[in-house]
Amino acid sequence: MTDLKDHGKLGSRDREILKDVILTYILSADPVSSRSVAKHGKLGLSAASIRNVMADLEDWGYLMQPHTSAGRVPTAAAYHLFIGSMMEARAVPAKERRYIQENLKGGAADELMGSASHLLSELSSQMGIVVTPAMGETVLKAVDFIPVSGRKVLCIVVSSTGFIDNKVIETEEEIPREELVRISNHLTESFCGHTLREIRERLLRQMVEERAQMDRVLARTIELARSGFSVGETPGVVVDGASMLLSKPELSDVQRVRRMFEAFADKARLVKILSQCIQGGGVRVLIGEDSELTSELDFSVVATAYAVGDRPLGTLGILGPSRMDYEKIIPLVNFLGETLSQALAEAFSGEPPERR
Amino acid sequence: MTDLKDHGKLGSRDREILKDVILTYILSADPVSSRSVAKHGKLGLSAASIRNVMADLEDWGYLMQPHTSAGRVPTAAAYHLFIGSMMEARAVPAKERRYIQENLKGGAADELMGSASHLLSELSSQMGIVVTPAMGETVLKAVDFIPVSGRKVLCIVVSSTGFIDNKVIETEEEIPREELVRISNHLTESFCGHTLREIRERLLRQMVEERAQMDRVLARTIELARSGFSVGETPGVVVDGASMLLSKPELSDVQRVRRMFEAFADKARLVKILSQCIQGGGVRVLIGEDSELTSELDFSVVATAYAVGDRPLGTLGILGPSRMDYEKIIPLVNFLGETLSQALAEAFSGEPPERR
DNA sequence: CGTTAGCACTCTCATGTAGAGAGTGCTAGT
DNA sequence: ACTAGCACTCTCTACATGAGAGTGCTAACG
Repeated sequence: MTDLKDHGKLGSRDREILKDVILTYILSADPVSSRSVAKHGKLGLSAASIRNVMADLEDWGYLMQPHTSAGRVPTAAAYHLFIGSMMEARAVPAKERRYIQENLKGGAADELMGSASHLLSELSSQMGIVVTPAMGETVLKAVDFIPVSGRKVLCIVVSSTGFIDNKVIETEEEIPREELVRISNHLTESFCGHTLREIRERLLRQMVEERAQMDRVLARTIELARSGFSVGETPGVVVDGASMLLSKPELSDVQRVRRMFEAFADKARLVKILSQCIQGGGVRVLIGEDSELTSELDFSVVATAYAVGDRPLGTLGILGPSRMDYEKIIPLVNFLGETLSQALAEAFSGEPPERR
Repeated sequence: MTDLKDHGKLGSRDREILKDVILTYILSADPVSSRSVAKHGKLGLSAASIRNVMADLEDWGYLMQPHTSAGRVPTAAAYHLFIGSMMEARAVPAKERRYIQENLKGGAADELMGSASHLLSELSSQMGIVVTPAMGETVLKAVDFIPVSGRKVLCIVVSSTGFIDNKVIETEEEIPREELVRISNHLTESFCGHTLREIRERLLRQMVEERAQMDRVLARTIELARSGFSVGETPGVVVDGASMLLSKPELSDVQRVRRMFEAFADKARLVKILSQCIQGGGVRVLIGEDSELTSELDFSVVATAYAVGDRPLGTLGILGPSRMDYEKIIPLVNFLGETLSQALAEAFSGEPPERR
């Protein structure tokens, strides 16, 4: 509707004032008035001048008023501009770095997910979210078959990054324990190092080709592998600190709280939103209009991918009111993404974990 | 403060009226007036008579008024009485039974926990909670060690009921894969069928006795076993449908919502509350004053234990406003407890799972 | 003696009004 | 180009008012 693109319109004074408004609003949560900018601002302008500029900024689409004679509030466009070219990121303080690294050391992969989610929430005072990898994309470390009863077999798949998934499968005939052990070892040795997706495809091909001349053991092996390697198609979500959001003034209305929680109940939706951030190295920020979840509620998502080597595994990030301290949170999410990637790599590929 | 014990004081008319008040309140959520009881009630009494009785009931401690000239609201004592001797439990309808059984069939143990929690929430419109067993109390089915890097070993413990826990342990020296496989098999065979707690104790004794003359392999075995079998000391909690509670009128205040969620963030507390229900066969109901969590918020817990054979594994139940439909919910929780127990037993001890 | 009708009393809740406060937009003056 | 001043608008709070709901009490009734 308005000429957002034309940033040339924004003089350095306009930018200064917009920045001031955003920073003040992030801090206070109330619409900010021309008076307060005039008083607090560095540039010695009067409220009236500020008002002119703010009226312009509103025309450009960077500010809006909840109603006449209220102060002004930044729009999503303003936040984008702020993040893109006015923000001064504050590096994560050494104390927090240490705290994060200590809490993200050692432990199994699923514990790491939980810790990361909790750290995100705790240090940002927002809700922390971690999307765990779909097993299909991970690299096989080992597979194990355990007889449970009759023809039922518990299949456990371990990825090279320490993720574990399991599944009960039912075989055509009962298979003795010793044979299951042999098959486990055999499959582990032959497929270790490939992604489950590759393995599934290869097995499928093999099955079609050799269907005729398969011997009994091979047939059993392939049957087990086929079923077992189909675990974990969909990624999981670990959420922490939802109660953090309840203290935000933007959630003082129970109706909004309810809508929010109903949105969260749909994990698949969260995954979809977060997964938009998996490509591209850095931190991505989705504000308001960018996604259906956040547009209704004026919420934003700051997220990044974590990876081992060049293989992206999942994403992690925080969700909170659009009015959030991006200067702190963006570096925080970035650092957590890096640290988690590193923790996963160190724990499961032999790097020395000691480093003080 | 008042003579709750003396139920003799309650004539059959008093009981009838109290019951009416409770049922009405459960339905409507507003304080119920003498008028509404007189109108709706079966006994052809006038409002004034009802008033007298209600005043008495208030003296006995079964009713209270939020303020003068509001209707009356049942107290925790009233609910207890209602549940103990006035309620007519409504059996779970056949349709719901089938729905539950279909959703609780097959699958791995952790999926069962999730499904049970979801079913509880969905069918009761309250929050569903399942406490998963502490691994220490479960019976070992198999153990597996998988090398991850250097001296790190991933240990996977499977219980006979299909629960899985895992842990990364660090050994004193690097152990080759083949030896880990041998040790896994050896430990599985020798300890299968005992609880982890027993195994830990036995290992400790053995270690002390034979410390001197242990050979290298045995030492390694015991080292691995000691660390590996110490997984899962604390039970986990699976919660579902927290957003159900947000639509209850008793949570129309954001402050209360916040307190509630903060209370839930402390999983240990939930476990403690639910665990009160593990002993004794049937369903237990904790109302208001019974626990710190619920007393602040006028919430109640309806819970029961699930078990395989005579070994109780964990508890499951629902949490919601004290004003809930006990006649429906108590049988529901009971049925879910039985069905979950059965599902766990069938899936992992060879019973025929087919039954239509 | 239990039951009921009537009535005064209390408390809540919704509504309406008034005034204060905050913030803006506009205009005229510097 | 900036600023001071002023009228205007809108929200928020406090306060008063009245309706409605429900009780407790008392006196009358079968």
